[in-house]
Amino acid sequence: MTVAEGPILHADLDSFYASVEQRDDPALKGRPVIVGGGVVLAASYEAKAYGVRTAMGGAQARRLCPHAVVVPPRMSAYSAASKVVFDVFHDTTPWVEGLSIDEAFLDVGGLTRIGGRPRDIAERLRASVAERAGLPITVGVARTKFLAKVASRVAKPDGLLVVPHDAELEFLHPLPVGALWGVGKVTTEKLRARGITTVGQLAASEPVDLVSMLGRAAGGHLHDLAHNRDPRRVEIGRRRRSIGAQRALGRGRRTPAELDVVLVALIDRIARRLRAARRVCRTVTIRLRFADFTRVTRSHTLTDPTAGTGVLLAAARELLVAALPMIADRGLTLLGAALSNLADEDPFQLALPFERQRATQLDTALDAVRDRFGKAAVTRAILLGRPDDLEVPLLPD
DNA sequence: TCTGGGGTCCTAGGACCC
DNA sequence: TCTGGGGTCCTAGGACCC
Repeated sequence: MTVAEGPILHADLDSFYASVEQRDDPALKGRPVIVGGGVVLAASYEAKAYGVRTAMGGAQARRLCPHAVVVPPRMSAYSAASKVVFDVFHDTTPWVEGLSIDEAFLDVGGLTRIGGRPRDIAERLRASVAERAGLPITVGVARTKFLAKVASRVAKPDGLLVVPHDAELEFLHPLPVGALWGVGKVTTEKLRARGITTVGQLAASEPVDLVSMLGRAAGGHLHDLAHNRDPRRVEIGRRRRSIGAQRALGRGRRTPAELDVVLVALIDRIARRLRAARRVCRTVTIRLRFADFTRVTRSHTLTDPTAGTGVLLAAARELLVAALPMIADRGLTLLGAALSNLADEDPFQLALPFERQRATQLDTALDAVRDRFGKAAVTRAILLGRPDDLEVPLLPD
């Protein structure tokens, strides 16, 4: 991991998915657009004007804005658009730390002599993204990471805000605590109960009180942020720490065999992604969500790192079987799986462990089946074929 | 109103080791 | 019979983010 130092840009695409849809379909320009059905994945600013928000239930969103155009997500289009935008970032500076598909920190410290003031660099960045990707982007500029992020949030949409060195606290202190990165609903409520609603009041409170209220890390961190003390630099080369997938199941009851089919598909998907990234993992986690929206996780850590579907599936199945009584009681509405404790694959070990090799052969065979007969056939092949790798019994009916 | 699909980081307890 | 201090790893849960 490498860090740089200097003025920091936080670049954040506006209503990213919805903007891509409006870009690609001129008929959607200027109209309220909602991406996603069950819940809102993204809403255009025209839809946000009616109170539609990300993560809102689809029914509520349509009630608030009945004339909105609802479109299904096109993830591959968003990935492609993101790549173009990140190319613009990398053409601006080598110090790019991606935060998600649609936002990044850029350190322009080394550039100010050749690139001009940070404001000029940011303006050019916005113009390049508009020209090359056809998308609106907001940029916040400040001395620290978190302040740059706050600035971009305040400047949205399609804006630019530079926080000058000598006006940092003036800018920060009147803001509500929720403007701070990492302060969500729960923390806002805890603070409000103590009469703290603005960043200025947070800055004026005693660190010990905040620590006892919010925990060691969060309490100290928030107090620092309120004083704009944020030593974190822009880091490049950060690696992903987990890979996961999940599937909502609705409210209908599922038999264990049906759950097993879902689990097979999830593990197959994430194991494939793991291998594509040339990494291995040691910990398998399954995630369950129930009808009342409570959640539990169950995890298991293997002795040896692996990327083999068979080994991972066996571990996940054991976890799921152990959780079946709970599922029967509470009604499962979501099943998820995640791989963590990631490490780089060691190519010299690939051929060594017997099980791992078998798993790889199995994957090759399943790839061929998938190519010819489609995804569903693979699931059936695993269930019917019971290769020796998968000695864990299928779930009872 | 009824809630998707991806992630990150922190806390806390217990097992185990020296 | 009563007994320390420190460390690592695993598991589970929770808050938060986009």
